[in-house]
Amino acid sequence: MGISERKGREKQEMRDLILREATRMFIEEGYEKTSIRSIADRIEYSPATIYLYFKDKDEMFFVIHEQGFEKFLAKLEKTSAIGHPYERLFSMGHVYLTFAFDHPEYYDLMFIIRAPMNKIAKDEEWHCGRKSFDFFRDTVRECIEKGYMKPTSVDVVAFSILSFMHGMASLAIRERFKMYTEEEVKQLMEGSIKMMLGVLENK
Amino acid sequence: MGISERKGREKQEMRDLILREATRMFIEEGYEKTSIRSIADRIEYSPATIYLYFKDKDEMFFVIHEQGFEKFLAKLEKTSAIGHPYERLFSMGHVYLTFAFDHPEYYDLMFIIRAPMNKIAKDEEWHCGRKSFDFFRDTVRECIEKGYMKPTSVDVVAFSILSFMHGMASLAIRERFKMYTEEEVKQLMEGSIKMMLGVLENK
Amino acid sequence: MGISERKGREKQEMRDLILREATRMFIEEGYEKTSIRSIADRIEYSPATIYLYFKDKDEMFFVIHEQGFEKFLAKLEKTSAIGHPYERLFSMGHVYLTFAFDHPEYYDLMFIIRAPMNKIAKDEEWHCGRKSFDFFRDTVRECIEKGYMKPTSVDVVAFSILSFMHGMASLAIRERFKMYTEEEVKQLMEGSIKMMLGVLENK
Amino acid sequence: MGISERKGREKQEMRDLILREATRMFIEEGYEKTSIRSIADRIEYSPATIYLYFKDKDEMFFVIHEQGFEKFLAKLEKTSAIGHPYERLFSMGHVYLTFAFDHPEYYDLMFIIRAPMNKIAKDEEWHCGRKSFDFFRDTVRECIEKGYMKPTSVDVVAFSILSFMHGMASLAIRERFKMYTEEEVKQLMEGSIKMMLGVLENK
DNA sequence: CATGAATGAGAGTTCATTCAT
DNA sequence: GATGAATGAACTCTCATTCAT
Repeated sequence: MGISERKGREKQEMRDLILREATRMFIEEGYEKTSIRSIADRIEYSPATIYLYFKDKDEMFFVIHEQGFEKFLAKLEKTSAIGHPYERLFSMGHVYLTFAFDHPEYYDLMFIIRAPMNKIAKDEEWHCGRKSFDFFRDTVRECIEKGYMKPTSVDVVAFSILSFMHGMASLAIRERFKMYTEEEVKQLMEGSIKMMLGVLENK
Repeated sequence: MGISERKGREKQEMRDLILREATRMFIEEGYEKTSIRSIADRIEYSPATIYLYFKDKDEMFFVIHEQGFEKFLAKLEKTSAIGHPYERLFSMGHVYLTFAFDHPEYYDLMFIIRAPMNKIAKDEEWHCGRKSFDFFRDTVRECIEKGYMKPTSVDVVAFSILSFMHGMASLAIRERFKMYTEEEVKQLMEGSIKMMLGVLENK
Repeated sequence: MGISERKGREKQEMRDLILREATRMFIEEGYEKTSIRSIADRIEYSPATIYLYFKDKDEMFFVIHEQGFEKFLAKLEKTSAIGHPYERLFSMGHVYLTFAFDHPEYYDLMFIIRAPMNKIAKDEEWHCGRKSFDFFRDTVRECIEKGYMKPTSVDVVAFSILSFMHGMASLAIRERFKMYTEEEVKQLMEGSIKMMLGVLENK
Repeated sequence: MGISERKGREKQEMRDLILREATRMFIEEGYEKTSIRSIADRIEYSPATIYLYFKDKDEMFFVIHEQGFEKFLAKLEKTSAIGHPYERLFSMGHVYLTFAFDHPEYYDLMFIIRAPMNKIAKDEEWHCGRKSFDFFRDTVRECIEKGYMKPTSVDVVAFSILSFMHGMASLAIRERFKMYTEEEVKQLMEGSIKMMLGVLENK
């Protein structure tokens, strides 16, 4: 069993190597511009080798997508250390936007791209995505239950905040804020978040 | 003159036919995946024919993009009949979302798609887009000036509302609301809008 | 008959108009870069119209080619005014090179291009070309007969001079003199011609 | 190592196969009319395969061009065994024309064809071409210095002889000697060379 | 007579993918 | 397990040419 174990481990290591570089390229260049050949070049293997570990480009895409949500969820969950739910909520917003702007191509992949995923993927996909949303939604509920927000529908509030955050991130990433300078956008975002959370707060 | 008139009309009809199918495909498949060939196939003409009506793929995209903003602006401007600025603002939100859901193709093209526009386009592009935004921003200003909103930065408010609206529209169009049913999404949107404008209002 | 005469004249005028512009473009841009469409644009007619006057691009090419030799022959024949055969010969060399450098694309067409001509053309082609050569050859003969050149084979001398002239012209036109500057080439040509005719002269 | 050796040889053989056919076609049809596709058809491989061996069409052209000059230079340098400079010069003329008629394809490519070379090529291109010319020019200089030719400008003489030689070769290759039979052309060439070198000699 | 409209053929090039070794 | 070699299918775009009107 030791041998097959090692084999399995080696196989996993290779898969990880490919994923690592593929992810880096998807992130740096975007989905369309990343070709199997370019990934192969980077890891210094032949394109054919990649097909030993992944059925096709879509499968790679799917795994990366999933990993994206894993990373995202991990970052999000760190905020669970914050006891005060409203502060936690604020922190989660920060995590969200930081993720979006530190890895815009990743964000694009996860939240914007019309993904070339097959049906099976569709189900799996939401494992981590769903978990992230639930985690966020729970904090919203806590805020309301503990009276930090006016008594409103949990879902309406979660839905609103998510939309608001994604709106800012995606308009910025897809360059629809050209009526403002980059500096202005930065300040407007900060101002907007403060305002939004301000008006939602039950003072 | 009757003849040249008819000719002109036929020419325009052909252009429209191409645009109609191209729009549909840009939307359904994305800009990158829509080829001149595939458009030609759909309208049952040869690829070369398309080049009689459009200089290149970019021009097609640009025209569609512009048409989208024209339609959008026309609808938006109808709200100018509403005297009360806060009601007008509310109506504009309604127009925005209605447009997004009645013409998701256009919305996608105008606010989501990443497309290579040449320089000339970049300038023109914002003619209608910019006008739409300014029109909206003016209403926000009026709301604040007339005391219907708390005295806040006009740009922060405009930026926030736009982001919020776009977030809902784009998450819906790109199918990231799968944790809710379609019916739920509809109700959540309505609820969210009411809540948002509610908390922003100066009562 | 008056009517059909006028018709014929008009037809010829149109043909001339096309040829004039086509020639200008062949001369300015070269054979490959001149398209039927571009000629049509210049004369402000449709591409289809051109096919009413010429069977295809090759026929146009052929006629232009022929006209080139006509023009060339006309220029060459002006030297017949010069009585002294050796001076006439010198003048002919001058005419030759002037033609080559004033209309390099024309020269290219006539003397360098591997022409897309059908067989029938091949025969016709040499009507003026042949005449030009004969005219030149006659002068060479006169030089020898009258003792201005050492008694040598007329054909050998004609052949040599033609080769020499064409060598300079074609190497220049096809840019194979890059080891010299343009200025140097100019001076080397002059020097070479003088030297050549010098050594051939019977002093 | 035996394996990698064979691999390398096979790779080279494939490259050669492509080059061989490409050369033939560039010559027979011209650079513009020779398409990657048509080359692929001839060697019965797919167009994409060619791109495994050459970056693009230009690179193919450039390699063929260079190979031509390498072959040419090799032949030319053999004449360095001849001590007497005037005899060496004569021999070089012979080598030149022999090359032109034994490998008209290469000659055409090297000295006649108009082809778009990128900058890098432009520099490299002249490595062998330049070397060939310098070698020839040196012999001319020696002839003059040692008194076998009248004291004239080295460059003028080299320029003249090159032009003369190229004129003969290119007019023959591009079939502009149709006023003579093939047999006549052969004899005229011989006669012309003798005459030329004769008049240039300092007796 | 003139043409607007259309197209088949073809250009260079790229890419995901396969398969014998 | 890894790959070199190969390819089919696709891409955008241009051109000479045809034909109904």
